[in-house]
Amino acid sequence: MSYSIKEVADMMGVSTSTLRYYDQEGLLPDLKRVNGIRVFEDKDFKWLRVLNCLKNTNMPIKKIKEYVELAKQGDASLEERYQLILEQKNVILEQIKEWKYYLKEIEYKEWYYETAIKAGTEEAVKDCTPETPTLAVDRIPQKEKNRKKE
Amino acid sequence: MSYSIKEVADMMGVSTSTLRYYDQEGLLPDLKRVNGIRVFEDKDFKWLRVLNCLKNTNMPIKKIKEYVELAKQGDASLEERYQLILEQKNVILEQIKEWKYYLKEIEYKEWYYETAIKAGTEEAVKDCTPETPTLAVDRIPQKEKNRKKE
DNA sequence: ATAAAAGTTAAAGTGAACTTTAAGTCAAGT
DNA sequence: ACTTGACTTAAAGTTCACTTTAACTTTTAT
Repeated sequence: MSYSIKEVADMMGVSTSTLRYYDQEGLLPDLKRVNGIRVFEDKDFKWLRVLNCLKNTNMPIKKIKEYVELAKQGDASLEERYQLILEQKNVILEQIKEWKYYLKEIEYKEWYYETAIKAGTEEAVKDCTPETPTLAVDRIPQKEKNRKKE
Repeated sequence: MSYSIKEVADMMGVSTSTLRYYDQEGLLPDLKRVNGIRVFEDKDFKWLRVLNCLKNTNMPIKKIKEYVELAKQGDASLEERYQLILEQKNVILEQIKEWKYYLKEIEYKEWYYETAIKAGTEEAVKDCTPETPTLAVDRIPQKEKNRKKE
């Protein structure tokens, strides 16, 4: 089976211009063309699925491109590609950890407002603190990307 | 205790210019000034912690600003603020679900490369598919933000 | 045969979240 | 008193990931 750019865009939940942009950036290797028109085939979906995963877990376009280039080199780059995947797995694990922490934070806020609404005023909870003490700013987990030397 | 912008920046893992930018955007309400110089006090850290949570869970600056404005209105906005927090809790829950899905995907890739490296060639795994079949593109979870009518 | 719909490109534009620059003020140490 | 370093502002610049535009070609439907 073969698919038009519009069909693939709809399947992936992106716009056609986004797919053309990805193609331009070298993120759609070996894409078939008929009279200059892009034709997606079943084999392409295998990669689109990986692309979707990397993209939605914050891997920059440039790094995805690097991965594509490695893949083009064949078996010689297996180890490098493996390392890149391991790195990304770690990114994902760290993210999940972080989001779980923020879930706790927001659940405290949820409790805070429930209590305040019941009481009719924020005064009732104003001096409360989350279980992990509020003032311990150094306990706020910091994203790698945020850390700065300056 | 009071803290300089640099001290706070270091504690939060951001640059001083980022904090000034947040201030400019109205994200640091009631910030004390001495001779025009920003002075952070303990009470500010309570808010900085919430700010940190909202910011790192993808809430746009503009929406955080709305939250700040609601808070300024006092008890009258309790219900609205509660709803905003509930919405954000959902954002977080959805994100965790999504990232857990991508963890499975990447773990398949991890297995894929481990197998290929052992065999010395990708040929050995080329025709394998993850447990959830590769070609079922419609099973790829799509972020709200990605969905388009076009 | 023809009109409309969908495809193409290169290039310019957008929006979010900062970051940098330039010109200046304030505070601390020698 | 003076230099150094941290602070201030407004405004311009940057980066990323698209999105839009304009001019054009190809495909599809009537």
